[in-house]
Amino acid sequence: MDLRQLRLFCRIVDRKSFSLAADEMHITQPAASQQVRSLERELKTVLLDRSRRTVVPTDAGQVLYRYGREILDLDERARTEILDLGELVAGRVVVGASTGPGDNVLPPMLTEFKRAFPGVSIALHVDDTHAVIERVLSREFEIGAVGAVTPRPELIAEPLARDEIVLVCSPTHPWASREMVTLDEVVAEPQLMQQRGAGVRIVVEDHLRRAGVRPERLNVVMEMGLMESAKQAAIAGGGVTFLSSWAIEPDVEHGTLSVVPIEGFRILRDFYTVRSKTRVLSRAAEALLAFFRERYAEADGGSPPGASAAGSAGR
Amino acid sequence: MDLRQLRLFCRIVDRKSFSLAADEMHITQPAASQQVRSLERELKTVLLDRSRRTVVPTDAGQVLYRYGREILDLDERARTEILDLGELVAGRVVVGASTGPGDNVLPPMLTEFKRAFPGVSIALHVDDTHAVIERVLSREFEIGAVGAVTPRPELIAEPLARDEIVLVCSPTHPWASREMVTLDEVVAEPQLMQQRGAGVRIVVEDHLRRAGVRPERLNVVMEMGLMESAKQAAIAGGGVTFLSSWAIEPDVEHGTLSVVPIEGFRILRDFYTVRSKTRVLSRAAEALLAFFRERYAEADGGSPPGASAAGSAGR
DNA sequence: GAGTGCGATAAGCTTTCCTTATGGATCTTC
DNA sequence: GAAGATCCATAAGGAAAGCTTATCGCACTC
Repeated sequence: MDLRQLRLFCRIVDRKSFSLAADEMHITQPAASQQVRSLERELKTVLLDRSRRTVVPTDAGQVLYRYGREILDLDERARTEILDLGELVAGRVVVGASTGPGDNVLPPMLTEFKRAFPGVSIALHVDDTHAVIERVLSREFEIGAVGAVTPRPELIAEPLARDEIVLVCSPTHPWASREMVTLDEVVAEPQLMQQRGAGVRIVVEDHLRRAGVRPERLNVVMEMGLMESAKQAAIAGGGVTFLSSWAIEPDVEHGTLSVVPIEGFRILRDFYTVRSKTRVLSRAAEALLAFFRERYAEADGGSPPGASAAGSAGR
Repeated sequence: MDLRQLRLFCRIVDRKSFSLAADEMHITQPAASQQVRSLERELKTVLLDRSRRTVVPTDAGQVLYRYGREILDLDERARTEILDLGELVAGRVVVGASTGPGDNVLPPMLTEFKRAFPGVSIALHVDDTHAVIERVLSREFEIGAVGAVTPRPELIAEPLARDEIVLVCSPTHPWASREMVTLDEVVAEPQLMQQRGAGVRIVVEDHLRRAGVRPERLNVVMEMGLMESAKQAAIAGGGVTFLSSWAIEPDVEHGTLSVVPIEGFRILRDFYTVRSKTRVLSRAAEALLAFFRERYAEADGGSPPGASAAGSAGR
């Protein structure tokens, strides 16, 4: 039995006529006759009494008519809901983010997206960059947002927002009143470093290498987990540390942290969205990616919120 | 979309695997792949994410899974109910009857049938013989029961029960003490006659013609509608009248009516069931007909309840 | 890296579904 | 009651869908 047979059968019962129903379904009368016969063979019972010009259902036919109406209604509702899912943005998006984008970049952006698409339910999970990428590939997160991304064939990365990683210290630190320090001074200075795998650490080490400095030469006095831990340690006077501008904007404004410009060395980076190359994305996830692209384009490269403040301090 | 596709899709979601589901449905994996692809083409969306070894539904797939489960459940229930209708005796039977069988023969029989088949709902409609036959042919009654039937090509008649039509009068009537009257006396006697079309009238007139008496010679002093009217008029001393033995049994026992035997003239008849030759009968109606046949055979010709009493009075 | 297993696709055969044509029965009109 | 119109069933033949076997690309395990 298929739904087309059921639809035809119910139409015949409604119209009390094979040929009227066949017309309405744009098939010929013999096709309609054959389909009902096929249905009767399958159910091993006569469904329609054709002994007179007006066709009426048998008892079995009445049972099938009743259930058939319900089934066809469910079918219609399923199609409508699936179509709505495709045309309207609804459903649930699970986003994973590392601390950089997860703590400071995504919350306001996701809040704005949710306002634009109230039908979307959003879940944000924060983890370190390496874990976020793995969980995207294992299909646990539909979209990831990270501060650093190593090219992998099964990953697609797109820029999300522009960030600057700056060297900071507490206001009581000798460098708080310096206008500039050299890179050699940075290498020697007691350093707070985030855990292995954190996006900031990856990017810093990468930029150091490009500047001819081996990261192993850094005077790392403490490994401090992720962004917030390193920040609080610096505020407490534990040393200098590299942090994302997005993460320190309020602290710089309150004077609890100072940005230390480095001569001839500046770390600008993008946060990236990452997704699995082979995964089919829901319409909601696609809408979120489109929203991110729009925001990135509007920010004209997506300057971080603290970029101008850091720039004026440097001039 | 057909229900087989839907069943396959739900099985794939349950098993998270095309090939496992295909096995269980006794088709090959490529057939399963093609069917799901066909469904996706029809609904214009991807339903299953196959990028990994475990197949999972997309958002649209989850919607279809939910509705699909409901639809398949309804399908199963429809089939079960239709099958039960065929195997168990259930449903509604509409029986039409003329006064003879309708007032006295069918009620106890239908009560007994109902006790044997509690799932059957029975509706009994009483009308005159002619109307009953017409309403059977127009498919309003599935089965009719009448006291007389004229052969018609579109009708099937079967014997239901044996009846005798006897001449009766009140106990105060001069004939109440007669052991026998002649047919000539009957012709001349003031007569109560049922309405044109009533089964008793048809049968009486038929037997009179066969005995060489034209029915128009009867001394009809009143036309009294149907059976009960004629009976009450006779009890009240309005004259003699022909009545069915089934109809007068209690009255004869109570002495409010007397049977008058007629020399050389006895009217024995069968009540008949009638049905349309071309109509498809429900299982319940067929069971009822089988029950009637059984009862008729058990009654060994189906003697009417008052037959022995009338016979002993005649001897 | 090699081997295994899964789903997609191609090619070809089988089954189902459609159409046109025709016949029998019901129904309406004269 | 006869003639004509209309309805549903059935037959025959072509088109479309569904099935199978074979093969390939990719994920996964050891």
